[in-house]
Amino acid sequence: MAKVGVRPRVDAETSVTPFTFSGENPALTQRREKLDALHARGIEPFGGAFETSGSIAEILEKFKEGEMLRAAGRITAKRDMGKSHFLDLRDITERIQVYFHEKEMDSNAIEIFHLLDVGDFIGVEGICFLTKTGERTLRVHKFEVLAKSLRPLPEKWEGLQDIEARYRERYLDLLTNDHSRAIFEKRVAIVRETRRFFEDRGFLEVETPILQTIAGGAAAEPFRTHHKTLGLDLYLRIALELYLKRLLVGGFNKVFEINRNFRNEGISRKHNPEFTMLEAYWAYADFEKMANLVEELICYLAEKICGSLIIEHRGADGEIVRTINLKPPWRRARYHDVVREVAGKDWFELSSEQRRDRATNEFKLEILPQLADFEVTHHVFEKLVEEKTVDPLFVTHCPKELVPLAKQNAADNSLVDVFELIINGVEIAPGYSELNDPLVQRQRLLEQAGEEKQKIDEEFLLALEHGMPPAGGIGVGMDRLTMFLTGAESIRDVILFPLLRPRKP
RNA sequence: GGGUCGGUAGCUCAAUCGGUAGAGCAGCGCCCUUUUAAGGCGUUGGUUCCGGGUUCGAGUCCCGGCCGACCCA
Repeated sequence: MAKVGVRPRVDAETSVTPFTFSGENPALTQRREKLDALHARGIEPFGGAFETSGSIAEILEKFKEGEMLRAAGRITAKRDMGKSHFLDLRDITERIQVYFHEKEMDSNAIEIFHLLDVGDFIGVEGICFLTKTGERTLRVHKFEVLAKSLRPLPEKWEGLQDIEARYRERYLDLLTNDHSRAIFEKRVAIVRETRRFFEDRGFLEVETPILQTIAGGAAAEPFRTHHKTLGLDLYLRIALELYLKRLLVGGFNKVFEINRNFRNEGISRKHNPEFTMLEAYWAYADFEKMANLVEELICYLAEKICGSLIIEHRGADGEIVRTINLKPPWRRARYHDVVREVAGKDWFELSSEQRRDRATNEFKLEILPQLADFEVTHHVFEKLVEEKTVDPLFVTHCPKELVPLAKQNAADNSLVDVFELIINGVEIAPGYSELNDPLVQRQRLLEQAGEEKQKIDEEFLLALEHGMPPAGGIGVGMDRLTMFLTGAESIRDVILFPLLRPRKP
């Protein structure tokens, strides 16, 4: 019988222990010693290219008893039984068992095999066979060390539990927690399918500047930065809007962008300083058409990603904690009507004092004295409507004070033609009939800027003055969308590397 | 920014009233020729987040700080 061989690397270096690691302990030292032992045997522990028969999932598909196949992956488990050794090899797609038998190995290969640890990457060539229990397994006759792992992986059964470590060392979370990996695979699919959805409808995907001299398009605190050569203070964008609208002026009638926005504001379960936004603009449409579009989009995504329009969120124990029903048509209701439903039919007839009194005493809300009347109402809306809404709800015709940049309603000037889509207690997507009157736009921006006239984006107004078609627009927070489609309770669970303070000063 | 809770071995977690810091996994050694969280026997491993204080004695109590989670603003 042919002996199991190990291919030494011609470029193997014979380096040894050039420095020590932080947090040195015996487990680390032993791995360093194994690394040196590999070097001493002429094996380069950090190898190069390795030809495989495909991903591990593909190998399992190709699996046929007696066939020779090549696989590469990370060792995630080792089961020794006398001179027989079973290893699990894993990649993102699947897990496959590989089998080493010392009787079939030469002494050099046996020595090198014993220098392998859980966590190392290896490449193997082997013959397909089925074990007693029928598991598809490769009987290895040749293997290569592709990368030595110098630190042990988290415990195999519980995985990485420490929340902070899961964010900081996300790679370990992804390696050990199937649930976390599944969330990010879904996130990838959500973004991909969103692109497909818009492309199928003739929208062009574009990329607009992140570095901006004026951060407009939303009311939010921007991050500041600086360009050296130009000697220019810059901001990271807080919204995509003002550049996408320039493209409407430029004749792109259906346009969208999916990319990062940055807001220098609080961090919470629902907020990360950088987050992914989808904005789409559609010439000659209005907010009603955009509502239809976003309803279609989210139903399409739910079918694709979750396979259903009924989304079930489960707790840690597997119990269903809430069910979101996405079956269209979704409810659409005017802002004033939903407020009346929760705050009383007479709410808008009350005096300012009566409203504050009701909000404080009946609804047990904290109302700061400096709030304007519309802000008191909006606080009631947030607490009693938004936070309690589970199934999708389009709230339409908001007061113009809330959304100063949208188009006014033709029949009632105090309202604007917008919707706010609420799902699972969170704002998921606002939609607008976009303001395309450059004079009204200038007036609104002036009011918004107040003393800070330098914050007015003249270049944007210049574009509008050349004529922008009437258009509908939407913005969708992709992180929040991912949250409710995956049941994640925190935005940090759907962002691979959420912002954290550095661990060491 | 405020409140509450948490930080113990590489990982997952214990440690009673303030009284010798412990287990499982991983690692290391031995046994085992088809295992499935393999098994058996043995064994290494600690700045108890950091800095002060109280005490004969602090993982535990007190004060300050760091990092995180949740809630509130």
